[in-house]
This record gives sequence, structure tokens and C-alpha cells, in this order.
Amino acid sequence: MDKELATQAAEVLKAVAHPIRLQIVEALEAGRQSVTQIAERVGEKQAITSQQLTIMKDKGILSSHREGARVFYQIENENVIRILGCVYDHCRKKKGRK
Amino acid sequence: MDKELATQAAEVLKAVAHPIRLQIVEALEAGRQSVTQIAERVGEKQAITSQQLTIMKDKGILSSHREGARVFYQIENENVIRILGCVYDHCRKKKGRK
DNA sequence: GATTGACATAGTAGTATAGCTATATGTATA
DNA sequence: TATACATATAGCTATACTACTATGTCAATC
Repeated sequence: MDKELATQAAEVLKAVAHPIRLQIVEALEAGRQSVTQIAERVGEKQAITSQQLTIMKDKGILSSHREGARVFYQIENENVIRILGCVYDHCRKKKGRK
Repeated sequence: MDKELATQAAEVLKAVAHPIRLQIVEALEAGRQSVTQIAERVGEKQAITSQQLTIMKDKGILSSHREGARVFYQIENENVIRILGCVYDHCRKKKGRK
């Protein structure tokens, strides 16, 4: 792996390496949702949720489209779901070990 | 996913979400290596490499043991390898799309 | 026990990120 | 067009991270 690919990969990981962002991705696994829905689901304020959504959209993790007054977000690259699965395994094993 | 698990998962991701750290993990996929070997392989100075190794060891990604004057590091939780695989897929697809 | 090789850590300056409030923008509807 | 709802962004402070240099510690060998 060259440094350029490593930098790129690190970007993707950093984009989801945050508690709120992980919860957002999980919430979107079932399908698209509006910002308000996501904020409620995750238990965060609208502004903060919007910020995190923007970050992930910029990095190519999510995409969005407007429908009337609302903006719906959805997962753009399904690989992040696989990444999450791996991370959960990791955490579960760690917990079991204690 | 509750917030606690999300926080834990984010910690793991952050631990590898860095170009040098990703390259280190890749270098260790084939098996344990000493700090000097890793630094050479990754093309970084000893001090920087050691710092990154310490971070990953603290987060439970790697483990280490001393053999005489040398310290060997190895992957402690194999799930990070799976995570890397997912991320590479992600990057490859992104590249193909352009 | 002095020296050399192998690692680890302290200290630091610059940069990025998080979390928050206030406010701006866009859309529908009375 | 005034009002309310939905979303985005600006601006701020505190904290975390990065990259780097210098120095400290541990182990082997002379």
C-alpha cells in the first residue's frame, strides 16, 4: 500500500470514527431519513446532526437529496456498513475477553 | 447501538484512521516485526513509528514483547485486517467511479 | 563500566476537530 | 407576504492530534 492510498483510506475511516457519525450510519442502514428524523433517532440537536451529516457527505459516505422542505440522507457507499460490522465484532470480542 | 458502544467503536476506528498507522498494520499482516523493521518498511523515523505503535498498542490493536534489545509488535485483534479490507474496497470503487 | 544499538518518552508549535449558540437560508402554507 | 418549519452555516472556545527534536532508558558487547 502506497502512502497515497493509505491517506485516502485514513480519510474514510476518520469520516466514520466518531460516536454520533457511527450512530447515524447505523440509523441509515434501514434506508434514507430526513435530518430531523436522524437527529431524533440519534438524540442530538439538529445543528450538530447536520454538521456530522455534512462531514460524511463531503467524504462520500452519504448522499442527500431534497424533497420539499426536507432533505433526506442515505448511505452512498455500502462498504461503511461492512466496516461497522467488523468494528462491532472487535468490540464484542474485547468485551468477552474481560 | 447505544452511545457507549458507539464511543468504543469510534475509538477503534480512530486508532487506525491515520496513514502511517494503516501502513503499519499492513506491514504486520505477514507477522511480527521489530520497531526498526517497521520504521524502515513504512519509511518513517524511529521516534514517529514508535509513537504510532504505542497508540495502537494502547487501543488494543497491537501487542508487543521484548526479545533482547528488540521489541516486536504484532496484530492483537485480527478484525482490523477485515476493516482494512473493507476500506480498500471502498477506495477502489471510488477510484473506478471517476 | 563505557559504548553502541534499539526503543520510548517529554516537550512543543502548529493544525484540526468537537461542541455549542446564534443566525441565515430555503420551503410550504395560511 | 408573513409565519412556521426544516436545514445549513458562521463564529467561538476548548480540546485533541500531528510532526518533530532532543533526550532518556534498556540491553548487549567490548
